[in-house]
Parts: sequence; C-alpha cells; structure tokens
Amino acid sequence: MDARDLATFEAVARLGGMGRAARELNTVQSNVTQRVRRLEEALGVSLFERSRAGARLTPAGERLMPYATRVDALLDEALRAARDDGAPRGTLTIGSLETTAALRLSPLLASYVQAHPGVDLVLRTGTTEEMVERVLGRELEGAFVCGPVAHPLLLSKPAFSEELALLSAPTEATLAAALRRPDLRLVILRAGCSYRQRLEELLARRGVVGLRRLEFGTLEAILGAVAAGLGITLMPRPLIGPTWRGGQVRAHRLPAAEARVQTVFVRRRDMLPSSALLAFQKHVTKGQTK
Amino acid sequence: MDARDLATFEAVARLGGMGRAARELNTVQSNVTQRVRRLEEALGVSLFERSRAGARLTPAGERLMPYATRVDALLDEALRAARDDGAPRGTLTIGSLETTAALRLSPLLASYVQAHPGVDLVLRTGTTEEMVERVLGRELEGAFVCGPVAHPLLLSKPAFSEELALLSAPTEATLAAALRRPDLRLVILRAGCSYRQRLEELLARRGVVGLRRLEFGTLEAILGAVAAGLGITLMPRPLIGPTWRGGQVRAHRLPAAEARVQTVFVRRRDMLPSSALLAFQKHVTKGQTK
DNA sequence: CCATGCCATCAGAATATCAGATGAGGTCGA
DNA sequence: TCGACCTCATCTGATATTCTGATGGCATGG
Repeated sequence: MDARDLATFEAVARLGGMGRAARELNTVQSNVTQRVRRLEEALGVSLFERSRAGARLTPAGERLMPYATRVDALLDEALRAARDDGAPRGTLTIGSLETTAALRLSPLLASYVQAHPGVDLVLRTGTTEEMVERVLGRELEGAFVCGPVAHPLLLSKPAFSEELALLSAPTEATLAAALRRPDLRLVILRAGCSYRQRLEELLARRGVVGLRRLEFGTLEAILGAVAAGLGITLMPRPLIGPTWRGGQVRAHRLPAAEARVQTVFVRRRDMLPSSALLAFQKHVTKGQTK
Repeated sequence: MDARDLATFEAVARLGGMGRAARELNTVQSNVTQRVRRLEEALGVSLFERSRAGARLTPAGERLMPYATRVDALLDEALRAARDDGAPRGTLTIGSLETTAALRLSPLLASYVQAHPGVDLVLRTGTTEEMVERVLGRELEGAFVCGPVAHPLLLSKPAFSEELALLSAPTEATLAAALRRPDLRLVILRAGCSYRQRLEELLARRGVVGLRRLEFGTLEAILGAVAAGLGITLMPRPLIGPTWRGGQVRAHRLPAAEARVQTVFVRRRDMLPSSALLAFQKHVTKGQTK
C-alpha cells in the first residue's frame, strides 16, 4: 500500500470528488482515478461510491480514512525526527494571542533568535479558538492561548499569569463612574477575542448588558480609542504600563477573582516537539524567572 | 517519503547490511542502495555509516528507525481495518499453551470454525515466553498464556482459572510418598514450559531440589512417562480426568495457594483486534459460562 | 595473493506514472 | 428538447522511475 495513494484517497474523501482532489494535488483527474482504483484493488474493497455528484465514502472507506491521516502525520513526524539532531534548527511556527505577544513574547523573541540563529521563527497571532484550531490542524507547533484549555488531543501547560484591568479614558475616576457613561461601548480587538466574553460577563455581573462594540485590529488602535473616550476594554494591566504611563488611559483594578487569567501554552499531544520548540519553551521559562 | 523506502531502510538497519536486506526483500543490492540513498536525500541526513562490514545506523538513522516500524505497522493495520467489515473473515492466528489448548480450547475450536466458516483459524502452541514474543512481533494476534503477564505493550485479560495437580504413578499413595522416591525426576513438556518453574518452586518449598529432568514433546508422552513411574509432573487437574480415569496416573491435590493458576489472553495494546478475534473471544467467554 | 564479502555506480530493459483527449452518464438551464 | 457543464472511467503515448545484472573499489581472511 503506497502512502501517496493513501494521501490521494484522503484528499478525494475530504473534498468529495476526484476532480477536486486532482486540483488540490496539482495533477489531473485521470491520475487520481487510477490511484484510487489501485488502492481499492490492493485492499480488495471498494472505497468510494461514484456518482455524478462526486465520490462518497463507502463503509470501508470510512474505516480507512482515519488511517490515511494518521499515516500522513506519522510520516511527517518521521521526517522531522530524522532531521532533528537536538540542535534547534529549521522553522518554528507558533501562535499567540495578540496581547501575550505584545506583553510577554516580544522581549523574548529577539533573544531567542539570537541564541538560536539556525531557527526561522514564525509567530502568528489570533484568538484562542483560531490558535487551537491551527494547532489541531498542525499548522502551528504550539500556541499561547487564554486558559484553561481542556481538549483530549492537546497538552496544556501554564505559561503566564496575567492581571487584567478594565481600561477607560483617564477622565473616569473610578470603575463605577466609567460604567455609568450612557454611550458606553466595548472596544475589542477582533470578533473572537478571548477577553471579550470575559469582559461581557464581568459587566453583566454589574448589571451592564447589551453594549455596542467597536472592533479594531491593533492594540494601539484600541488603546487610542479608549483614550479618546470611545469606550472601555479589558487588557493585561502591565501592558499599558510603559507605553501609556503618560496617563492617556486609566486602568481600573478588578477583584482578584475576576482579574486573574492564565495564559497557557498548548500543543498537540501526539506531535513530538521539535528541538527548536523545546528550546523556545526553555527560553520562556528562563525569561519568566528572571 | 515513500513507505517502501522506509521498509527497505528498516530491513537494512535490522540486518546490518544492504546485501542482506536485498536478499530478504527479494531484490538486488543495487536497488536497496538506491532506495536508501533516495531516502537520505529526501531527509537531508545520512542514515548509515557504510563500511566493508556492512551498514550501521547513524544517530539520525537511530531516530528514524522507530518510525519505520511504526509506519509499517500502521499501514498493515489500515489494510486490515479497511478489509474488516465486522464479519469475521480471513485468517485468525492465535497462540496457546499446549495444556490450555488441550483442556479448554479444543472443544471451542470446532464450534468456532463452524459458526464462522469464513475464518481460517491457525493455532500455534508453545511456552508463555514464546507466545508473548510472537504476540509482540505481531506473528500472533493474541495468545493464551500463563498469567500474570505485565508488559507495557500488552493487554492482558483473564481467560481461565486452572487447578494444578502434581501427577505421579498410581503406585504412590500420597504426595509425600511420591516425593520420597530416590530416583525422582521431573517430566516436562519442553524447555521453557510455564509449569516447570512453578513445579520446581513447589518442590523447593518441600526441600526437594536439584532433580533430573525428562523432556517430552507431547502431553500424551508425559502422562505415559508418569504412569510408567519415570517421574512426576505438574498439570491442570481436569486434564487427566476423562482420558486417564483408568487410574494410570494419580493426581495429588495441592494447597489452594499453590494450585491456582490464571490463564490469560494477551494481545498487543496498539493492535486493533480483527472481527475474527473479537468473535473468538466472545466464543470463549460464552463457552466458559456454559 | 586470490577468494570473498561489502557497497557504489552504471546502462539498458521493464514498469509505473503522467498529462491530455475522449466517452459515458447525468444535471441544469434556456 | 437541446446543449452546456458537471461528474468519473478509459485510453494513449510521452516521460520518469524502478528494476536487474554487470562492473569496480576496497578491505578482510585464508
């Protein structure tokens, strides 16, 4: 049984058609047909029900499908294991929340790439859901996300503990005052942002619901908007320390129970970490204790 | 990365030479050389240190080796999963202790193959160590062996509980009398027999050590030897019930603590059981309760 | 110092894979 | 109803890969 046949099978099953699979695999449809037929002959079972609409998996195909993906993943892991001699090298692709990247990671990244010049570091940012999705899809080796994360396929390890603060324009002296504004809006980073739900829950406990939202793509824009009195936001408190100490926004402390949030590092349980990743994690731990 | 290249690599590593691997793979040496070279090029690392003596694994080869076997096993499992539609079919190869086969299995085998005519049943007998070895090597889907078995790769499930008895010639009225014979010998089935060590321990507790051994290949020969007064043996008590009730051997009961032995069914934890095996296990369970 | 065993390399034959054209069958819309 | 447009199957010839068997280098051991 050829691994490439299996990969072809997988693409056909996933895309629901041989022609579509051919396009994805950069080949022609006749080729895909041949590979599938060969696989079917080798196994002695029919894998697809062909129809005008495309190809649908037979029960035998359903049974084979998980193996197709597992073989693919295993071959990929074998490749990396053979290449990885323990010295960090190659491309390390990790994900992070925007805020974590800004607050915790940025000072570490420079020293990491300096310590390991053989590594090409790729950092992608996004929401917790996006990051988890990409880690599961093996697009990322791991990611810093808003904890806790409980997923059977993921390994989750506490990385940072943040104190969140509610930010408002500096004209609002207290949290209560900030919430009394009639035109109060939530200023959030993006649709699925981890802190948005938390902020809404927090406000709901104080009787504030149904607020309008403002969505900005960068932290700077958000802080600018808050400074201008457009609304409030929730953010790690240290983040506004250096840049915004001029007093352009005001950070209102929250009760400890609401303020604490764990940033965890997640990675696939079944994916062996590259040496580059191990070195990165060590780097993060070292930076923490310093 | 081609799975066949990986299999070739595995054979070379295991046999320590390309020529030898070529012989095992039914091909010629130049071909093996080419496949290994291609694999090395694809990975970008050297996998073997070549010398006049053969080929030895480099560190990268060492890292790749476990994946070669895993990919092979996974492909094999994929094959069986796709073919196995839940109806017992194909070849079921299991192992058993000689005594278990004679005592417990033989009545079950006929009814099993009758109930599942699509299955070719292969039963191999041997010692516990041999069976465990073969299960680990995937030569057997599972085996009935002398418990307990604790191995991280094996799943072990109690199957039968036997009462062992010490057998002697019928002229010996008691166990103590049987042990007093000056020319006492142990009659055992084969070198690694599970019951041999147990018998020696049992005798040692009674102060009898250093006995000579007689080794016979079949149960009938052993019972015959015991009947003829050549020595003693240890065996499940029910085994001598029907055939030897004529009184040609005498079964001496043992204290419960020494007599009880669990026969367990073991199989590889990471190997999905075929439908034929599942049906067989169900058959055994049913036969037990009857 | 020749026989033997090891691996690397090469060349030609056998085989597999590829792209593209075509055909069969159906759906959809004019 | 017809034709455009899907689907997958099949065929063909060009291309690429894989196989075999022969050769050569090199070290070891009789």
